[in-house]
Amino acid sequence: MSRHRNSAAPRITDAAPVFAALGDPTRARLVARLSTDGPLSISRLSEGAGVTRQAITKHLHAMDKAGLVRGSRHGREQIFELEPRRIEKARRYLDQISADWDSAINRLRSFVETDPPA
Amino acid sequence: MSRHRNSAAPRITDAAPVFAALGDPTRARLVARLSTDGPLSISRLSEGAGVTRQAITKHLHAMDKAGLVRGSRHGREQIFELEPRRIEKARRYLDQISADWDSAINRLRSFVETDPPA
DNA sequence: GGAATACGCAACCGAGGGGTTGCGTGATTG
DNA sequence: CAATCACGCAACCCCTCGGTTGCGTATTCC
Repeated sequence: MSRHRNSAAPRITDAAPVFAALGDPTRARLVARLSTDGPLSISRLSEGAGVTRQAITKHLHAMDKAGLVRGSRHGREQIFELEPRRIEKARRYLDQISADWDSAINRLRSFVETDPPA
Repeated sequence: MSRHRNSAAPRITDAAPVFAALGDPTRARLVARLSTDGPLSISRLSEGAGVTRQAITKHLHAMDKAGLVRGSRHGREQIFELEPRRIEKARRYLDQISADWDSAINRLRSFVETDPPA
């Protein structure tokens, strides 16, 4: 198989958790917040979130586990920040999907063209 | 930066369903399949999926509702194909996140630099 | 030292989602 | 026309997930 290039062929399996993380509205809002405001503490992120601090905590830990976010202790508070590399990975996966789709359509088209109607 | 009036500022609200759709492993596999093999019927997609045709049907309808996929009848079978525009939209949303994150980090850095330690 | 802050842990709950089975129906084929 | 194929609909089950409440603990502030 001549698939030497594109060694970073994105696997669905490690992109899926990221998408799952982005799928929830609360988590999506958290990501948006972190992307525009920079690193923030849990209680800071909980302000005006509409849900409990525990809910936010759970989401943050889930996103941490998914690699979308990274937390670190500073004194008595824990600061969470975005992990842009994961987002980049997810983005490239979407690119791959689009590219595959294009070539699939092209193959289909040429097949139909060369297929004589009986 | 004068493409259009970039009213295409991606809203989380319409990108979230797409991510949610991609989040499930079964649906992710469906997307991968459709992207590499082109348009396929329900029963075709059900072959080797590991789950029932009904499950596949549900997923396809869900993804249709999310705009990720589009189905059309052909005789007695219904063919589903990818909707690359939605994927493109999701991709651009991830771009936006990255861009916002970068500027947020830059703002933070300059703030720290100009902030005298007490 | 004592109060307030920022957080972690655990139990619990209701809704929804993924999956299945069963059955009915229109389209195809021979 | 009969058999088969591809599909839709509906009911049901189970388990995860988002969210809450309650309580305990380390840290900071005065």
